[in-house]
Amino acid sequence: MVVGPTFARVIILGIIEDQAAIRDALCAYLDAQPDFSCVLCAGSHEEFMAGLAALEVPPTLVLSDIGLPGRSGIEGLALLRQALPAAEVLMLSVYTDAERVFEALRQGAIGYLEKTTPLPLLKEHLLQVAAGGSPMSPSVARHVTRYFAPRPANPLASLTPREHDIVRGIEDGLSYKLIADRLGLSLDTVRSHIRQVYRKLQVNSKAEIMAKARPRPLLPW
Amino acid sequence: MVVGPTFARVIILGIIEDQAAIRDALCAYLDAQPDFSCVLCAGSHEEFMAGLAALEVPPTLVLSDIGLPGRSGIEGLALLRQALPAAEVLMLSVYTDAERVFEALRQGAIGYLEKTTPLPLLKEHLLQVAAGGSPMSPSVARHVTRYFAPRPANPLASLTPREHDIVRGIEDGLSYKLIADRLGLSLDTVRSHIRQVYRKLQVNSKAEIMAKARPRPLLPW
DNA sequence: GGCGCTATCGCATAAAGATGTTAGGCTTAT
DNA sequence: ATAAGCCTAACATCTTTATGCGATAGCGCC
Repeated sequence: MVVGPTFARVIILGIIEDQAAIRDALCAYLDAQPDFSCVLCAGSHEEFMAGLAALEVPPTLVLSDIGLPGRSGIEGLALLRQALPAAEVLMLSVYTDAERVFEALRQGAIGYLEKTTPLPLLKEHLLQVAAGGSPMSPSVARHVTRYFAPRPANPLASLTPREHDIVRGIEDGLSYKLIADRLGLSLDTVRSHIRQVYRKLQVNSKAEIMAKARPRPLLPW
Repeated sequence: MVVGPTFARVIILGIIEDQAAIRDALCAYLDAQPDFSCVLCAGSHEEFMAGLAALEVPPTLVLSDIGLPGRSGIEGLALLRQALPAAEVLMLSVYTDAERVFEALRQGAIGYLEKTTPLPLLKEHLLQVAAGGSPMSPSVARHVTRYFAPRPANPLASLTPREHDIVRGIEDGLSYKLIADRLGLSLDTVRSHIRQVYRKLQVNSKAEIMAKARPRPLLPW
């Protein structure tokens, strides 16, 4: 018995793409592959959603453009994932700006590829999704690395280890008392450190620390 | 005159990899490419740092393993980026766990590839770095998509619009007074809403709200 | 119309947090 | 060895939060 990445069942594909030429090319190419079966190709999100009802087997992987007429690929993503909770959605777009990339990821896209991706490579990417991966064009991934990369001059760098402990406690939502307990300090010592932290970071409340620590993430709340 | 992605100068490479066989293979293969010049191949981070001084041209791109003897690739990343601010560092690892991936990205890695990446593909990835991309193996990128994907059932869903306004204010690090000003409410009204929010979310402090709203990101601050 | 829910506001009190000042012991660098 | 920085701690004071108990008013709903 051979152990390895195998795809017992074909991947049921759905495609949303407004440009007929591209849509047809995608459909034709992928459907011709032994690993894929394209069951629904639509020119708009609305059309795709409408077409879902008639299917006996729902797609397990949807390839969606972003720049669509009517409801955009991103706007429709939430609805799509609601209608097909088990399916993964891979975005395919000419746009690779940070705004759209993050919005798509927030809405649960499993990956984000440039539209210029050659068909054979796209096929590989789709297989990788099935294998538990998240394909992402390098230019798209760059936004991600920037997001995580340390701010050039981060003010927290000047904090001592102990001060970091205190900040960590604050970020965990603990009271001074609990921080003191956790670190085995007196309440006044915690106060003392916190004062120092406030001076260094130019703030004057726990809430500001937390807000400053992570400058308003792009998350939907 | 042709417009297109051209690489006028070769990419100056540095490599840190403890397994001699792999290190030599990388070095040999890449150095043989017209686009690359490998100027420093080291078996440990310490060795690499020491070797930097003797170079007349510093690397512009460093390929670093993570599982190194002595200082790990991640521990050394900060030092490396300090010593070579202009260089990009691409991590190459057998480990693709979320912990290490995020830590590497936080420390400023420009990309993260699996060690199993075939050499020709690796070469492509390196070129993509030079072209402004961030190569990332699909299995690595999966962690990223998970990070951004919406929490399945978020308790904040039950909050009324007004209550959301209040929570937003809290997350911005504002005091009750400032929230009241921002929303044009009285201080007592803000208190009132906050009480309601606390009941719904089962917390009893601003700090807990903030800690709960974003369940401790993996960021170091 | 009455019921539930939201949004608004007030008062009061106790707990938690913010801020100033001071200070001893310890390590590290000059 | 002198200075600098860190960790610890105490006391005092004032501000902000947390929480209980009301109250009025609008809105949709059956």
